[in-house]
Amino acid sequence: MTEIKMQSDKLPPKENFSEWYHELLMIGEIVDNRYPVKGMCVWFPFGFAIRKNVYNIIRELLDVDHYEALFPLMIPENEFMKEAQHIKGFENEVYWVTNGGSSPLEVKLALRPTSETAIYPMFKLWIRSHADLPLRVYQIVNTFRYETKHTRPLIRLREITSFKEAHTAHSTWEEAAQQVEIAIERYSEFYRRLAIPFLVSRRPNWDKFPGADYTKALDVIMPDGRTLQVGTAHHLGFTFSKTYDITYETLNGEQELVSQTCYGISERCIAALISVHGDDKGLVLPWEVAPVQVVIIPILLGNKETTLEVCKSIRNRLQEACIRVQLDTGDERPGAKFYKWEMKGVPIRLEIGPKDIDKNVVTLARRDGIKKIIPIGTLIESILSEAKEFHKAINDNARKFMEKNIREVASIEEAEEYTKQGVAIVSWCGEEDCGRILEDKVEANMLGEPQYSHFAETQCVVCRKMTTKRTYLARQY
RNA sequence: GGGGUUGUAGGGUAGCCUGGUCUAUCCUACAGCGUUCGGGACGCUGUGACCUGAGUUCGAAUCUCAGCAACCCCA
Repeated sequence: MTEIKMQSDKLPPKENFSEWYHELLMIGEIVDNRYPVKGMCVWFPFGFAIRKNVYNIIRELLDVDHYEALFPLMIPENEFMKEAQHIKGFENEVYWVTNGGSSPLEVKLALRPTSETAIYPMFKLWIRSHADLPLRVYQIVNTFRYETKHTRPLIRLREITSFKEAHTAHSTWEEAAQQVEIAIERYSEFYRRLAIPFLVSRRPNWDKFPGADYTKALDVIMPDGRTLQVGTAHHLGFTFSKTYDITYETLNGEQELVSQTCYGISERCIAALISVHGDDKGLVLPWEVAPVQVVIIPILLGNKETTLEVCKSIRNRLQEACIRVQLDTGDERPGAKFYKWEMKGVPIRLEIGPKDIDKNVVTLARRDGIKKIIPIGTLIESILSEAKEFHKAINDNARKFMEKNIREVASIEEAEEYTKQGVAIVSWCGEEDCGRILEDKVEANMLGEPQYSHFAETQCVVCRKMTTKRTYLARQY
């Protein structure tokens, strides 16, 4: 009893999701929300190390056929104001720089809420002929939105610190549509690498990106059953190329407008990572992104020097094998160290004491609770194979949770009931009027049509027209 | 957009209603020394706080107002 109490003093149970989330960000040293500006957080070094590993995966996936670039934070008012639909979507959330020192600026500067209007005037200069297409660039930057709703660390911020935005230009609308599919596939691969299961849907028209022809998005089901949008891909059609006059010369020597896409992922992916895998003991980090993959806890009984020597030589071997390893030689007792590193989500712990050394083994404990005795001779192989199994285990666990919290329902009433705990799938003819009614009556948001799955024909739950279409309904973050 | 709750050491709290004895409680953390170490050790010593501003008052952590910040619920 005492033990449970001591633990809960440090981290509330995960069922109490909101409290658990906020506490874990702090105790797990992800971000510090005490910075005295609303909606702006500080990354702790440990959180930043996770971020770095996670974003390296994005880089790896995009670098195949994208160029990483960097555009300025500030956008002049005249460029920003060119695209009417786009402005309408952001006008109430833009920060403006109006002064340089004490003198007012002749042209106000917007802090980018996203970078279309910074990038596309440059695209106009860069793109001359069909040989320049397709053009694919991305950048990882901070963006600013004056959120009036309640801000939440990593989820709803005024400074988004880690916005990965890709922008592409193509010679045809169809090729751009294909690029949207490629983007969704890259993002899917990204979330598979993080062992995070997700839903893909096509957003309803009233919820697409301002200026886009259509928007597809990835959502993750959070522990409280609400969904978090963790990636979007927009087909921009010709909206921006018309506004910014981005044309190319075709093979026939004619000038044509480019068709464009953009797609983005923010630090919400870290919020999902923490929320999906974490448990009552703290973080659970996938092997690939854990800043510390293996921690060695020496058990200092009897001949301490020998134990430490063995620990050090094992640490060196793991380092040589490119494993991110830490040997904890601190003064705490082993039990205290176990709890500490479990909080930090370290996938594999090695306990090494006199008994292990006598038998030429180590005790290996996985963050998901599996404990084994491993011969020192084949240690590296064992660790790598355990790492693989660990990834599979947390992935399966996350998938089970998602499947448990998503269900097809047959009526508005059932949808209303089910969205209190998870994601409902309902039949919807696709008409905006029905969609609005649906959102209104269910008191949840429509994520949109599930992609890459097929459904039997049935009646739209609102208008009773026959349809094979469905929509996800959920309470959204 | 609407409503609510809160702000006391690095973190979590008691005190606030009913102003004074608060030199502000306890847990944790941190620093030093010693004994310890196979699932949150112990002893001793030490460090550290009333969100900001204005007001009421002889006197404010405590009451009032404003600001800033955080959290929760509803749309």
